Amino acid sequence: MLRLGELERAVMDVLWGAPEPLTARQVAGFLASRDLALTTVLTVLSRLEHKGYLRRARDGRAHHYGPTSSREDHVAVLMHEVLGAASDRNAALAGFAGQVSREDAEALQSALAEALRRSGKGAATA
Amino acid sequence: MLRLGELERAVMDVLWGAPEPLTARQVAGFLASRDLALTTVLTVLSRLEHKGYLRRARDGRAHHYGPTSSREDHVAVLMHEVLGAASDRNAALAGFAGQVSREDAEALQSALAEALRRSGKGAATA
DNA sequence: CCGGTCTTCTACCTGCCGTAGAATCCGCGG
DNA sequence: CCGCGGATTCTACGGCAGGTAGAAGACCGG
Repeated sequence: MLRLGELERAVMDVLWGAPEPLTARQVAGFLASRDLALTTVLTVLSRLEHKGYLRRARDGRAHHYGPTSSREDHVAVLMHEVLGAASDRNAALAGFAGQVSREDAEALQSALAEALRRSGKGAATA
Repeated sequence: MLRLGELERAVMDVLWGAPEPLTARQVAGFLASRDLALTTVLTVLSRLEHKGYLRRARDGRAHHYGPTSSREDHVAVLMHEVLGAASDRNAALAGFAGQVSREDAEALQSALAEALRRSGKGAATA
Protein backbone atom coordinates (compact mmCIF):
# COMPACT_ATOMS: atom_id res chain seq x y z
CA MET A 1 0.00 0.00 0.00
CA LEU A 2 1.37 3.33 -0.99
CA ARG A 3 1.71 5.83 1.77
CA LEU A 4 0.28 9.31 1.80
CA GLY A 5 2.12 12.54 2.36
CA GLU A 6 0.84 15.39 4.47
CA LEU A 7 -0.89 17.32 1.73
CA GLU A 8 -2.12 14.16 0.11
CA ARG A 9 -3.74 13.16 3.35
CA ALA A 10 -5.30 16.58 3.73
CA VAL A 11 -6.77 16.31 0.26
CA MET A 12 -8.10 12.85 0.96
CA ASP A 13 -9.64 14.15 4.15
CA VAL A 14 -11.46 16.81 2.21
CA LEU A 15 -12.76 14.32 -0.29
CA TRP A 16 -13.64 11.75 2.32
CA GLY A 17 -15.53 14.42 4.17
CA ALA A 18 -17.45 15.62 1.15
CA PRO A 19 -20.83 14.13 0.31
CA GLU A 20 -19.93 13.95 -3.36
CA PRO A 21 -17.00 14.30 -5.73
CA LEU A 22 -15.40 17.74 -5.90
CA THR A 23 -13.53 19.72 -8.49
CA ALA A 24 -9.95 20.76 -7.95
CA ARG A 25 -11.12 24.28 -7.31
CA GLN A 26 -13.49 23.13 -4.64
CA VAL A 27 -10.81 21.09 -2.97
CA ALA A 28 -8.55 24.11 -3.02
CA GLY A 29 -11.39 26.02 -1.43
CA PHE A 30 -11.53 23.61 1.47
CA LEU A 31 -7.80 23.94 1.84
CA ALA A 32 -7.90 27.71 1.57
CA SER A 33 -5.94 28.04 4.80
CA ARG A 34 -2.95 26.65 2.97
CA ASP A 35 -3.25 29.12 0.15
CA LEU A 36 -2.14 26.68 -2.49
CA ALA A 37 -1.87 27.27 -6.19
CA LEU A 38 -4.55 25.47 -8.12
CA THR A 39 -1.96 23.54 -10.03
CA THR A 40 -0.57 22.24 -6.77
CA VAL A 41 -3.92 20.79 -5.91
CA LEU A 42 -4.21 19.36 -9.40
CA THR A 43 -0.82 17.73 -9.12
CA VAL A 44 -1.70 16.12 -5.84
CA LEU A 45 -5.04 15.04 -7.19
CA SER A 46 -3.31 13.41 -10.14
CA ARG A 47 -0.85 11.63 -7.93
CA LEU A 48 -3.64 10.36 -5.76
CA GLU A 49 -5.54 9.15 -8.77
CA HIS A 50 -2.40 7.42 -9.96
CA LYS A 51 -2.06 5.72 -6.60
CA GLY A 52 -5.60 4.49 -6.87
CA TYR A 53 -7.09 6.58 -4.11
CA LEU A 54 -9.26 8.65 -6.38
CA ARG A 55 -11.44 8.26 -9.41
CA ARG A 56 -12.39 11.20 -11.54
CA ALA A 57 -15.12 11.95 -13.98
CA ARG A 58 -15.35 14.77 -16.45
CA ASP A 59 -18.19 17.17 -16.05
CA GLY A 60 -18.15 19.96 -18.56
CA ARG A 61 -14.73 21.61 -18.53
CA ALA A 62 -13.70 20.32 -15.12
CA HIS A 63 -13.19 16.98 -13.46
CA HIS A 64 -14.83 15.84 -10.29
CA TYR A 65 -12.66 13.79 -7.99
CA GLY A 66 -14.07 11.25 -5.61
CA PRO A 67 -12.43 8.69 -3.31
CA THR A 68 -12.41 5.10 -4.48
CA SER A 69 -12.97 3.82 -0.98
CA SER A 70 -14.11 5.24 2.31
CA ARG A 71 -11.71 6.44 4.90
CA GLU A 72 -12.86 3.66 7.16
CA ASP A 73 -12.10 1.04 4.56
CA HIS A 74 -8.77 2.64 4.03
CA VAL A 75 -8.04 2.56 7.72
CA ALA A 76 -9.17 -1.05 7.96
CA VAL A 77 -6.88 -2.00 5.12
CA LEU A 78 -3.97 -0.21 6.69
CA MET A 79 -4.62 -1.93 9.98
CA HIS A 80 -4.44 -5.27 8.26
CA GLU A 81 -1.31 -4.30 6.51
CA VAL A 82 0.30 -3.35 9.78
CA LEU A 83 -0.94 -6.49 11.43
CA GLY A 84 0.60 -8.52 8.65
CA ALA A 85 4.00 -7.29 9.75
CA ALA A 86 3.79 -9.15 13.02
CA SER A 87 5.27 -12.61 13.11
CA ASP A 88 2.98 -13.54 15.95
CA ARG A 89 -0.43 -12.25 14.93
CA ASN A 90 -2.04 -13.39 18.12
CA ALA A 91 0.45 -11.59 20.28
CA ALA A 92 -0.01 -8.46 18.19
CA LEU A 93 -3.77 -8.72 18.41
CA ALA A 94 -3.53 -9.27 22.14
CA GLY A 95 -1.31 -6.22 22.47
CA PHE A 96 -3.73 -4.23 20.42
CA ALA A 97 -6.69 -5.44 22.42
CA GLY A 98 -4.91 -4.54 25.61
CA GLN A 99 -4.44 -0.98 24.47
CA VAL A 100 -7.84 -0.05 23.12
CA SER A 101 -10.22 2.03 25.15
CA ARG A 102 -13.22 0.40 26.72
CA GLU A 103 -15.52 1.96 24.12
CA ASP A 104 -13.42 0.72 21.25
CA ALA A 105 -13.18 -2.70 22.83
CA GLU A 106 -16.93 -2.94 23.09
CA ALA A 107 -17.46 -1.69 19.57
CA LEU A 108 -14.93 -4.15 18.28
CA GLN A 109 -16.51 -6.99 20.15
CA SER A 110 -19.91 -6.50 18.65
CA ALA A 111 -18.43 -5.97 15.23
CA LEU A 112 -16.52 -9.19 15.59
CA ALA A 113 -19.52 -11.07 16.83
CA GLU A 114 -21.41 -9.81 13.83
CA ALA A 115 -18.64 -10.79 11.45
CA LEU A 116 -18.34 -14.24 12.94
CA ARG A 117 -22.06 -14.76 12.82
CA ARG A 118 -22.11 -13.86 9.16
CA SER A 119 -19.12 -15.94 8.17
CA GLY A 120 -20.52 -18.70 10.35
CA LYS A 121 -23.54 -19.27 8.17
CA GLY A 122 -21.93 -18.48 4.86
CA ALA A 123 -18.65 -19.66 3.43
CA ALA A 124 -15.78 -19.28 5.88
CA THR A 125 -13.83 -16.08 5.36
CA ALA A 126 -10.47 -17.53 6.34
CA MET B 1 5.51 7.53 15.18
CA LEU B 2 8.39 7.55 12.80
CA ARG B 3 8.13 5.18 9.90
CA LEU B 4 10.69 2.61 8.93
CA GLY B 5 12.36 2.17 5.60
CA GLU B 6 12.93 -1.16 3.96
CA LEU B 7 16.37 -1.85 5.32
CA GLU B 8 15.46 -0.41 8.68
CA ARG B 9 12.59 -2.82 8.89
CA ALA B 10 14.83 -5.71 7.90
CA VAL B 11 17.26 -4.79 10.65
CA MET B 12 14.47 -4.55 13.18
CA ASP B 13 13.24 -7.94 12.07
CA VAL B 14 16.63 -9.40 12.75
CA LEU B 15 16.80 -7.87 16.18
CA TRP B 16 13.22 -8.71 17.02
CA GLY B 17 13.92 -12.26 16.01
CA ALA B 18 17.09 -12.57 18.05
CA PRO B 19 16.95 -13.86 21.62
CA GLU B 20 19.37 -11.20 22.76
CA PRO B 21 21.06 -7.98 21.61
CA LEU B 22 23.41 -8.34 18.67
CA THR B 23 26.47 -6.53 17.44
CA ALA B 24 26.49 -4.72 14.13
CA ARG B 25 28.59 -7.49 12.68
CA GLN B 26 26.10 -10.11 13.76
CA VAL B 27 23.24 -8.15 12.27
CA ALA B 28 25.17 -7.88 9.04
CA GLY B 29 25.62 -11.62 9.20
CA PHE B 30 21.89 -12.18 9.34
CA LEU B 31 21.50 -9.85 6.39
CA ALA B 32 24.33 -11.49 4.49
CA SER B 33 22.09 -11.97 1.48
CA ARG B 34 22.15 -8.22 1.00
CA ASP B 35 25.91 -8.08 1.09
CA LEU B 36 25.99 -4.77 2.89
CA ALA B 37 29.02 -2.89 4.06
CA LEU B 38 29.39 -2.94 7.81
CA THR B 39 29.19 0.81 7.94
CA THR B 40 25.85 0.66 6.22
CA VAL B 41 24.52 -1.52 8.99
CA LEU B 42 26.05 0.77 11.55
CA THR B 43 24.43 3.78 9.98
CA VAL B 44 21.04 2.15 10.00
CA LEU B 45 21.54 0.98 13.55
CA SER B 46 22.37 4.53 14.58
CA ARG B 47 19.33 5.90 12.85
CA LEU B 48 17.14 3.34 14.53
CA GLU B 49 18.64 4.13 17.89
CA HIS B 50 18.02 7.78 17.23
CA LYS B 51 14.41 7.03 16.43
CA GLY B 52 14.06 5.20 19.69
CA TYR B 53 13.65 1.73 18.31
CA LEU B 54 16.91 0.44 19.69
CA ARG B 55 19.00 0.71 22.78
CA ARG B 56 22.64 -0.18 22.77
CA ALA B 57 25.16 -1.17 25.37
CA ARG B 58 28.87 -1.31 25.08
CA ASP B 59 30.49 -4.66 25.58
CA GLY B 60 34.22 -4.59 25.19
CA ARG B 61 35.09 -3.16 21.81
CA ALA B 62 31.65 -3.41 20.27
CA HIS B 63 28.09 -2.37 20.98
CA HIS B 64 25.19 -4.71 21.34
CA TYR B 65 21.92 -3.48 19.93
CA GLY B 66 18.57 -4.59 21.23
CA PRO B 67 15.02 -3.47 20.46
CA THR B 68 13.35 -1.21 22.98
CA SER B 69 10.00 -2.87 22.46
CA SER B 70 8.71 -6.09 20.96
CA ARG B 71 7.53 -6.31 17.42
CA GLU B 72 4.07 -7.08 18.70
CA ASP B 73 4.00 -3.95 20.79
CA HIS B 74 5.23 -2.01 17.84
CA VAL B 75 2.51 -3.45 15.66
CA ALA B 76 -0.12 -2.74 18.26
CA VAL B 77 1.03 0.85 18.52
CA LEU B 78 0.99 1.25 14.76
CA MET B 79 -2.50 -0.17 14.59
CA HIS B 80 -3.67 2.40 17.08
CA GLU B 81 -1.96 5.11 15.19
CA VAL B 82 -3.69 4.08 12.01
CA LEU B 83 -7.00 3.76 13.77
CA GLY B 84 -6.59 7.26 15.08
CA ALA B 85 -6.73 8.52 11.51
CA ALA B 86 -10.33 7.46 11.11
CA SER B 87 -12.96 10.04 11.88
CA ASP B 88 -15.45 7.33 12.65
CA ARG B 89 -13.58 4.87 14.83
CA ASN B 90 -16.50 2.54 15.08
CA ALA B 91 -16.89 2.31 11.34
CA ALA B 92 -13.19 1.69 10.97
CA LEU B 93 -13.27 -1.00 13.63
CA ALA B 94 -16.27 -2.56 11.97
CA GLY B 95 -14.50 -2.54 8.64
CA PHE B 96 -11.49 -4.08 10.24
CA ALA B 97 -13.55 -6.72 11.99
CA GLY B 98 -15.25 -7.57 8.75
CA GLN B 99 -11.94 -8.23 7.08
CA VAL B 100 -10.11 -10.36 9.61
CA SER B 101 -9.88 -14.09 9.18
CA ARG B 102 -11.94 -16.31 11.38
CA GLU B 103 -8.87 -17.28 13.39
CA ASP B 104 -7.88 -13.70 13.97
CA ALA B 105 -11.44 -12.81 14.87
CA GLU B 106 -11.55 -15.49 17.49
CA ALA B 107 -8.15 -14.58 18.87
CA LEU B 108 -9.18 -10.97 19.05
CA GLN B 109 -12.40 -11.78 20.77
CA SER B 110 -10.77 -13.64 23.60
CA ALA B 111 -8.11 -11.00 23.90
CA LEU B 112 -10.79 -8.35 24.11
CA ALA B 113 -12.80 -10.30 26.62
CA GLU B 114 -9.70 -10.62 28.71
CA ALA B 115 -8.92 -6.93 28.44
CA LEU B 116 -12.44 -5.94 29.32
CA ARG B 117 -12.51 -8.27 32.27
CA ARG B 118 -9.32 -6.77 33.57
CA SER B 119 -10.33 -3.17 33.06
CA GLY B 120 -13.72 -4.06 34.44
CA LYS B 121 -12.46 -4.74 37.89
CA GLY B 122 -9.73 -2.15 37.92
CA ALA B 123 -9.83 1.48 36.93
CA ALA B 124 -11.44 2.05 33.57
CA THR B 125 -8.91 2.25 30.74
CA ALA B 126 -10.80 4.82 28.75
C1' DC C 1 52.45 0.40 22.63
C1' DC C 2 50.37 -1.69 18.24
C1' DG C 3 47.08 -3.45 15.46
C1' DG C 4 42.84 -4.42 14.18
C1' DT C 5 38.08 -3.38 15.20
C1' DC C 6 34.34 -0.64 15.89
C1' DT C 7 32.52 3.71 15.52
C1' DT C 8 31.67 8.28 13.86
C1' DC C 9 31.47 11.68 10.20
C1' DT C 10 30.49 12.87 6.01
C1' DA C 11 28.63 12.25 1.59
C1' DC C 12 26.27 10.72 -2.56
C1' DC C 13 22.18 9.14 -4.89
C1' DT C 14 17.48 8.06 -5.52
C1' DG C 15 12.71 8.52 -4.88
C1' DC C 16 8.74 10.83 -2.78
C1' DC C 17 6.33 14.86 -1.88
C1' DG C 18 5.15 19.88 -1.68
C1' DT C 19 4.95 23.39 -4.68
C1' DA C 20 4.01 25.81 -8.80
C1' DG C 21 4.84 28.13 -13.62
C1' DA C 22 4.21 27.47 -18.65
C1' DA C 23 1.95 25.55 -22.17
C1' DT C 24 -1.91 23.30 -23.90
C1' DC C 25 -6.63 21.88 -24.19
C1' DC C 26 -11.36 22.41 -24.44
C1' DG C 27 -16.27 23.56 -23.49
C1' DC C 28 -19.34 27.40 -23.50
C1' DG C 29 -21.23 31.80 -24.69
C1' DG C 30 -21.90 34.82 -28.26
C1' DC D 1 -18.04 28.74 -35.68
C1' DC D 2 -14.61 31.40 -32.83
C1' DG D 3 -12.36 32.98 -29.16
C1' DC D 4 -12.03 33.32 -24.02
C1' DG D 5 -11.17 31.75 -19.73
C1' DG D 6 -10.78 28.24 -16.81
C1' DA D 7 -9.06 23.26 -16.39
C1' DT D 8 -5.55 20.14 -17.31
C1' DT D 9 -1.05 18.47 -18.42
C1' DC D 10 3.94 18.90 -18.49
C1' DT D 11 7.89 19.95 -16.47
C1' DA D 12 10.67 21.32 -12.82
C1' DC D 13 12.90 22.44 -8.50
C1' DG D 14 14.00 22.02 -3.59
C1' DG D 15 13.89 19.38 0.62
C1' DC D 16 13.90 15.32 3.25
C1' DA D 17 14.19 10.38 4.20
C1' DG D 18 16.51 6.38 3.53
C1' DG D 19 20.05 3.10 1.31
C1' DT D 20 24.70 2.89 0.76
C1' DA D 21 29.41 3.31 1.94
C1' DG D 22 34.39 5.45 2.32
C1' DA D 23 37.71 7.88 5.33
C1' DA D 24 39.28 8.90 9.50
C1' DG D 25 39.34 8.61 14.37
C1' DA D 26 38.62 6.07 18.86
C1' DC D 27 39.54 2.33 21.57
C1' DC D 28 40.29 -2.54 23.56
C1' DG D 29 43.03 -6.52 23.99
C1' DG D 30 47.33 -8.57 23.67
